[in-house]
Amino acid sequence: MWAETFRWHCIGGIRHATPELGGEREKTAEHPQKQRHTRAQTLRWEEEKREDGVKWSTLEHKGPVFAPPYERVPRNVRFYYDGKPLELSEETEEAATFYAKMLNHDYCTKDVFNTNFFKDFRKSMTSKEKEIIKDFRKCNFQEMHNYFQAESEKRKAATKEEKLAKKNENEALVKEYGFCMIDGHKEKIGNFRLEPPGLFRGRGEHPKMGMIKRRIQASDVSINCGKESHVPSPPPGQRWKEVRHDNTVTWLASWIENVQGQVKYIMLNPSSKLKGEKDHIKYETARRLDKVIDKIRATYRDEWKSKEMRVRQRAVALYFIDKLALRAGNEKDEDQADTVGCCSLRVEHVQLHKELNGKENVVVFDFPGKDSIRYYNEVEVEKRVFKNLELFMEHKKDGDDLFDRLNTQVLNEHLKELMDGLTAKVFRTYNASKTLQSQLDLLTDPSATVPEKLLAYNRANRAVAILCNHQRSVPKGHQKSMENLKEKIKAKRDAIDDCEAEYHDLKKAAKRGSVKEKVLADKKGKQLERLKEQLKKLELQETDRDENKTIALGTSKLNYLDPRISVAWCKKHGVPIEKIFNKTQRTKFLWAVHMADENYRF
DNA sequence: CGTGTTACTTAGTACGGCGTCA
DNA sequence: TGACGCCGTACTAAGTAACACG
Repeated sequence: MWAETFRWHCIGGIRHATPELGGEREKTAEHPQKQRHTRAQTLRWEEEKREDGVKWSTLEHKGPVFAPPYERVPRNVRFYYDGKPLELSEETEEAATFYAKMLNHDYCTKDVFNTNFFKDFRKSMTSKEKEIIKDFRKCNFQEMHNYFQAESEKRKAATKEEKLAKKNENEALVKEYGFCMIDGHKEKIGNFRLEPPGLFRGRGEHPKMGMIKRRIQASDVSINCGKESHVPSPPPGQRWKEVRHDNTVTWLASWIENVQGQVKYIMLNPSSKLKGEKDHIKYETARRLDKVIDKIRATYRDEWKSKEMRVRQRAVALYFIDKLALRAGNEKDEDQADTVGCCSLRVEHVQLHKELNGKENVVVFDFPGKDSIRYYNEVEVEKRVFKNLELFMEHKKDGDDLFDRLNTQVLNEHLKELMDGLTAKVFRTYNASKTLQSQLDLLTDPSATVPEKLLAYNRANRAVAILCNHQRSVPKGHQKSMENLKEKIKAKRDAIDDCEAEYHDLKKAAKRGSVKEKVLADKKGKQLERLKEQLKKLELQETDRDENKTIALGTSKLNYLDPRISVAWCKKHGVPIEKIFNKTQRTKFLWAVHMADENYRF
């Protein structure tokens, strides 16, 4: 399947958008039919015969970029303890700067954050410093904070030349470390820099927020590369933790982060073939689900009546996952923020109402989901589901699991039996893409203008974002920007009124026969048309922006919507793809741009 | 079997650059 | 020409899910 897509990269006219990545590819573009036996094709074919789980044959890269070493603040920038300046050792000072940089952030108002920070701050101190610095409330980071603020201002106020020099420097770094060679192709790396030290910023009520994230040394880093490849050099005098040659994984480097003890990875950019293939497979799996979804739905509805509790619970949970696009809900540890998904819902997260706002059998969901984003939804459910929920909640109290006979492993094992490759998250992909397709069908008027079609597209996209609960905080200055827009619209309307009046006068004059005035009237008419078009565009923008204020469209576009649906829609309705996908998205979805024609259906 | 480990996808936010508009 | 606001991008946390291990 992928070989077919990949050939598109070479086909006439559509030159690869990123030549620096594809320079070595075949250039015989004129006769796609004759390409069958080019070298690139043969290689690709061989690559596809790989053993199970093998992801690449050759991999070479220059290793990750380390965070810049700590630079001490000038001597006149001081830390104060108990009202008096106190000189700090280098390590302690660095820790202090982490906090100083965040001084005006919300995090610094939280006890957990401050307590965790202070505990780690003290760990970084010399025994002498420990003797003195015992009370967080006596610490004063203000001068340091001011210093960093001033530095940031300085950076902003730098001259064009200085900024350009910096930009060039960064580009050189990207050029050297930002790419790797994998199976003979140059590919962009996603994150080639190691995470710099700083304070851990967990989301929601995270028990570890404020802890210090240690600086990463070469001796913390594992390198993964091809057996025959040149091993990246560690910084002078240092050694990597380990060098391996594991071609069953896609990461280039990894290390263990100290706050949560998780492994972090350096991986490829989404534009890479490896990621693209995986993405393609994801949507193909979702499309396979479409073929069996009716049967699956019939089955789980049937199982609402099962005499086995675990089957009933599984069936109700699956119904939620399907209907509401809930996440699976893996169990979490105590030392993480308390968030839940479907399988981990607890009694306090749902309320049952025989009747609510004119609807019957209403379940009110209210729980913190991924990233502690609130999920709130009043849902009318089938009576049988309602009855089952009453049963599941019998004799339970807050804190008890709603689905006590279910977890994600059990659920996914069941799903695997229903369809090869089916897991809970496939439903989210499936329902998101399905919704986009059907909403586009519903909302697109083929005779509409491009701006109108774009509003339709955004509305379809929005329907998905709402389904998946992709939220954002109202952007700073949203209200003001709306007011500005309204102002503009008013100005435009006034301009139209004026123009209209002039147009009428000119038309009258033209009727009296003067050729010159006739031309003028024509011109005015055209101007009027243009103004009206501009007004329409502004009004559409107004609607779009307001409807969008708390909804994030990007996440679904990037992760849930089969890009071929959007590509096909653009081709079918004469909308330039750039109106829908920005440059990054176009590179990520290059495969889809080439693969889908206007007739593609999800 | 249940628990930890590993690898990979999905997520919101911070920030800087750039275009726009007065 | 400078302020302003928006967008793209970088960043990294937080999910999912498979698998290893004992």
